[in-house]
Amino acid sequence: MTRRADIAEVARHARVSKSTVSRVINGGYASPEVRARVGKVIQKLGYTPWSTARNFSLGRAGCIGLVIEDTQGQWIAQILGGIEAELTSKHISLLVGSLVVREHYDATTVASWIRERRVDGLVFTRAGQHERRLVEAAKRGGLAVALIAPDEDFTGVHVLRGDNVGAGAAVGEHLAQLGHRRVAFVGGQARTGENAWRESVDSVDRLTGLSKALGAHGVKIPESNVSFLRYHVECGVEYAERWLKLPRNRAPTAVVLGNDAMAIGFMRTLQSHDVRIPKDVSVVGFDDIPSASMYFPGLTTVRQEMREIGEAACHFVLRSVEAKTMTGSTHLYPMTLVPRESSGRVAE
Amino acid sequence: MTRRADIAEVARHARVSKSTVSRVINGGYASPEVRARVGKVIQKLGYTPWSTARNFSLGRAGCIGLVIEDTQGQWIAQILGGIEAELTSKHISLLVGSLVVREHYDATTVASWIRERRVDGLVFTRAGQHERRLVEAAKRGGLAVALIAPDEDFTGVHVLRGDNVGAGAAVGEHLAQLGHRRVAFVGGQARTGENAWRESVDSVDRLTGLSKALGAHGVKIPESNVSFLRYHVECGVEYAERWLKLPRNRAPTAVVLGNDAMAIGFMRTLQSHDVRIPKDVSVVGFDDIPSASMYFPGLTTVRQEMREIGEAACHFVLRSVEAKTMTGSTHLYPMTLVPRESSGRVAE
DNA sequence: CTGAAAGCGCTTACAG
DNA sequence: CTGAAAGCGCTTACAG
Repeated sequence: MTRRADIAEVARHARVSKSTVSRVINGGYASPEVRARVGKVIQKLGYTPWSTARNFSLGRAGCIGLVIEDTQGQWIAQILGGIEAELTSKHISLLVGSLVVREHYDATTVASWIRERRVDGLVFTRAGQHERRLVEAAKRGGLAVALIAPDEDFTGVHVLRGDNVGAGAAVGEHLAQLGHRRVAFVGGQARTGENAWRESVDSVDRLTGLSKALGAHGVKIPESNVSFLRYHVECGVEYAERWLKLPRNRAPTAVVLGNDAMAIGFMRTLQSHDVRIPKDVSVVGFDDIPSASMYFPGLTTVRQEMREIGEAACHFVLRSVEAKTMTGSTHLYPMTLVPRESSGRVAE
Repeated sequence: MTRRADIAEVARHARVSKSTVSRVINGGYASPEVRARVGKVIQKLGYTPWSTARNFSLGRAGCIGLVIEDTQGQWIAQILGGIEAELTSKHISLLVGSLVVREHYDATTVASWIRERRVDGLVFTRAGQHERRLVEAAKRGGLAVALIAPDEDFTGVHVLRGDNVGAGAAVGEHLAQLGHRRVAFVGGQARTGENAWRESVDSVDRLTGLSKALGAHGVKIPESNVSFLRYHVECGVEYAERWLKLPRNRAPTAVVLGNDAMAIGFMRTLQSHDVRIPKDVSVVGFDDIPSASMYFPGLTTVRQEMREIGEAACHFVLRSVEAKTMTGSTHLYPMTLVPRESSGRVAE
């Protein structure tokens, strides 16, 4: 662990001023000869500017933060990948923080990022009413903000989401083609408080598209076949238990769940009761998380390009940071139906 | 976006020096009266020290970095959760970077963290031969380093891993109890270069424990029933295709795979060929990723407490950072067998 | 217990 | 095109 060279040492060795070294590094004015000489010294000394000093001098954090609900969700992986790809070679690092730590909602990490100016920009996944304070604080602090699939209306920030109405419609069309007429929808919920939840807008949109497409084929989803539970495996299990109690000739022949995790919970419970999928019931989810294709039967779902969305969110944030403006924008990304084995032609 | 107060403004309002404000904030000497007065001003102005300035002054980064192979692995989620829990309220943030970006091995992000001193410490997951340069560079740079389940021997760093031999033995015992005598093992591989791989030590250890426990029951795993593929779903699929070609009376009645992802790939392929699990073949994995319990049949596996290990890794790194020492240490964490539906009594 | 001053390592107007 | 100087906002010996 030898002492690290600093910019002054480089300047001394190259017989120029620190300003010049800085300009060489950051692409400012410098004659070719000087540039070459300084470059050689930098090489020889193995000099790299200390990022903290650089950021301090530039008055910025040099980081953007990714806020996730908890570390369980499988789609955060893709978002992370997208953001990283966008950040590569940009002198900006990625901070990750979740809102649920040890099972408890806890916004202190993210709140301190904002207060202490630890980040220049923020990407929220699934921000809702409960995160409004945080989003507002971030805006007040002059941070660039992007929201992926938020569950509320926010202004002055970048909003990115999948085309949920279109996704629902694609599912409706798919099920109608397969001849289903008794369809159920089990949506997800968004957090509105410490322990308060309400219908998620993503799910409501998916239901809207689904109903519309089915309606075009003369199929109506009765109120009794619509419910909203939390976006969790266990809630899929819960609905499965409800489904199992229904007389088979009245039970839905196709069940559309708010996301893949719920769909998998639903399938696994049915399978453990010897219900065959898709022979006895077709199942559809949303998102296309890795588990969807790993399951047997493969889960029919609507793919959300989270990697691409993550990349775009990061891009918009970086652009706002550079421009030092706080404009907002809204972006809708297409979702594509991925038919797999869990959906099939209705029996008889 | 009102201008933020700085320490000088607080000092002015409280009619003390900046030194005193700093001491009040950081718990240095200060009379009760002064402490109260300064506290009140801080409250009123909503002052929070700017982390970048603070870190700059302290000569540190204020971050630790988590290095993952790629963003796909399901166990990174638990590690992330553990690290976050440990970091809560510690004025240290978590940077995340992966070694595989857009399908390509790319260590530049992590390398620049080290060169630019962006982190004070580093936690690597599954570091192997290919990461030795990075680990060495980190040590040379004076960073605290912890390795979770490394695939090589490293010295002068904190090493944390599950008790793989014990885990393998637990599986052996379990299968022997169920009467299995034809057992196969499909281990995983570790990266040794851009596109080079070799048997992972974790898998080798698991096989050692497995063989020993089975041996105690008079069961031997023939060489022909041992193979090593990559730790991926597709490799489980690959092995399944091999298994399907074997005559049933010679095929292994129990297959132990290097990790859960492989096991799930194996199961799903068998199921799609109407092979019943565990009736026709028992399947066991390692790790207990979320998908293991979500699958049907539930996957019997050996749980690795990744959350706890992540928390500990972070703890050791922070301790080394504070102590400014670079001691190494090694820690073995127990793994516990989680019997589920995928393993059962041997047929006949 | 408190304050004045130096220093952390960069960048960037400003002169030349 | 280049250099001297100021400044970013903290912390911390050092005096008192």
